[in-house]
Amino acid sequence: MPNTIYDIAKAAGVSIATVSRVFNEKGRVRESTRNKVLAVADKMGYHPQVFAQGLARKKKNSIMMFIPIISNHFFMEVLSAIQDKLTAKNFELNIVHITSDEDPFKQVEYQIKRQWADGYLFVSLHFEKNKWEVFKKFEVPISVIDDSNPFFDSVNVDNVEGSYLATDYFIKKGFKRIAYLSAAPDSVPVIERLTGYEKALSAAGIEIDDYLIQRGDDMARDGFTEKSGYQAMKKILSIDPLPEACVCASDIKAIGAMKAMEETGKHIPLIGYDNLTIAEYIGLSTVHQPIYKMGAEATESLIKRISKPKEEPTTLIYKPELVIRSSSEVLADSKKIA
Amino acid sequence: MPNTIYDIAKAAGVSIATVSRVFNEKGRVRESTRNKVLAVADKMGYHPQVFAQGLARKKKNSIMMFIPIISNHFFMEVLSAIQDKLTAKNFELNIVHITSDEDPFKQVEYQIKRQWADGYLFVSLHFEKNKWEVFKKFEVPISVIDDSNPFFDSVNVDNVEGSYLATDYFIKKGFKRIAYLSAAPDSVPVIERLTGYEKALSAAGIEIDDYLIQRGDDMARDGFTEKSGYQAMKKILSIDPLPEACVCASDIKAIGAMKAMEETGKHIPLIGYDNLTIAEYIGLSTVHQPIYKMGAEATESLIKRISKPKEEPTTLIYKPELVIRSSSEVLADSKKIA
DNA sequence: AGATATTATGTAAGCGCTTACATTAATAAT
DNA sequence: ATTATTAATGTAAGCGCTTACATAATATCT
Repeated sequence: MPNTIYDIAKAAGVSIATVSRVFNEKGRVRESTRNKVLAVADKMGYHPQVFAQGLARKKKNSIMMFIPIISNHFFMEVLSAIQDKLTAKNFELNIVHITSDEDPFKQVEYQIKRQWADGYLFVSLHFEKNKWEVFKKFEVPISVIDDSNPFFDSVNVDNVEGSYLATDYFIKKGFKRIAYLSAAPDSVPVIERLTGYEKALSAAGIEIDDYLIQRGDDMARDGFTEKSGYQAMKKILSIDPLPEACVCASDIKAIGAMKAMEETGKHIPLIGYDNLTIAEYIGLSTVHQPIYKMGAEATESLIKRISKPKEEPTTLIYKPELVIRSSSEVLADSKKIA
Repeated sequence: MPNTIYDIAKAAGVSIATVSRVFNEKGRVRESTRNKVLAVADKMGYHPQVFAQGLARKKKNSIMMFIPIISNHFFMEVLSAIQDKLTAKNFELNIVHITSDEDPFKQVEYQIKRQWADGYLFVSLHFEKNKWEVFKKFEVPISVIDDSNPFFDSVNVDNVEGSYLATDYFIKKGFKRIAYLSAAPDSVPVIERLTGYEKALSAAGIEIDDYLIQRGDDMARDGFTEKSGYQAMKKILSIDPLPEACVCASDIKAIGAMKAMEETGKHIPLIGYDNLTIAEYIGLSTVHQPIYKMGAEATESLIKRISKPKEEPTTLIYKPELVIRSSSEVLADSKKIA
């Protein structure tokens, strides 16, 4: 039995319109009556209901975020960026986990139809170009993180470049037999990263040996787990002769890979991908992506688009950076032994 | 210009009540008209608006989660549990980040007043008992994770026990000078864990040496960072004579601590806290908490409470478990050297 | 077939708010 | 003082839905 605007109006001896004006801080209200209303509202524990407001003004001050994978570093960092921006702009965040059991497209479509939010943030969701186009018909503000398409604002990072850099680093060291520790073969970032690896090899005139490309058996979280990294590395280390180095699809996988190296006693130079905070502490060389920045950028352009729906969509593609630490060095383990 | 129930009703040649019945799957509708309505709705891309539904039925099918710290493992795991449960029960999740800039109590109060949700999930939020009681006046379903209080359903884990177990493990090994690598001194779980450490020492008749209790300087995220673990361990390792072992307030801190040990070349047995997935891969002994289970349990009792607001609140306290790996063993580093 | 029970559909009154417009009070200008 | 301005407040019509209640259409039973 919460109070409504009528209760407050009656108790304060004013009309509901005045109460509404007080809470909306728009329209003129005499200072004295504003104070009276506020006092009454405070005593009675009143605050306008979001749902009634949303219906009346057709504006929710809420944005919805779609994300397929919750338990990973990328999500955490992107989320904190989004939260920061949204809080500053006084928007609510509604996180919707898109599961893989059902058609992701359908899930997203359903949510948009229900009109929960003023804008939608797509994170790490990959659709075909024509599917993306379908979303246009809803005429709602959409901003995309970690994927690109010509219809909406998007902020992406060059995955090809990332693995290219890592692979090229090893090539420059004179290695020819460089392994690639991959993940789920149907995951878009995985495909892109693998492409970077292959591109670097081709550019150096090194033939691609499919046997040097391994993934684990466990494909939970698109294969971005310690476990699958461990499994894949076991395979790589059993190759004879041993590859000279290994490029990984992620830091988490690299950690699993390191365990495999410990166990087998065979150590080869390794580069991860993501630059998790922990990477610095375990000396893992890796590829850094400006995740926070991407999240912030995308959120900002989404909020802008809410007020200016007609402008041309913008596409931002960040370049990743190679961060070299000890894991990629040949001396890494001999040092450890010493 | 999205369609409303009126548009669909008109297009399907029925009344809005019928359209509503079709979408609510309650009330009788002839099979043929249901199909007609559904067909029209599908063609016109219609679906009831959540906000209008929420207002009309005074039920939002949405629950709100309050959380002070987003970027940590606990959050990730608890979130995935909550999401799983909520999706199954067809509830939305609204995550609200409670910042430390403003009074957390005020922030939560504000959100509850606005009546966004049918129920509220408090995660890792610690209030005084009398503050908790204040929330009762809102008469909304509340469920608490990672804190206990007599007024609401709560699921907690025995933090004292966790550190007690870890400390006692070292005591049983015959160590007397056991260091404690702590975090933010005003954080409730930190205080509790420290208590467990002290209790174990006292129980063994070992005097507590404040100098053996260290925290880092960097108190971001309540001191639960690699960096502050690194800093604190540096201090511990500079103690002369060197402590015989170290109990940590978290795995993340333990990772920072390990780097400090690497750098200084001084290695002492170490136990973390959290059992991150990664702990297994780096051989970190640690304290395991059933986080997922806690999240699931709390969500379930919240949903139950929505329909049965009057029942007695339940309190669940899980026991943590000690997981021993290589980091806690004296031979750990000599093994590594070999 | 007519009366009765049952099922399907429609009507209209909210849900709690915002906001254009109308009205009244206060202030300024003559 | 009187009128013209401007500021403050009130009235009432939605926003898009749900749902009791009323009514119409069917099916069931003599």
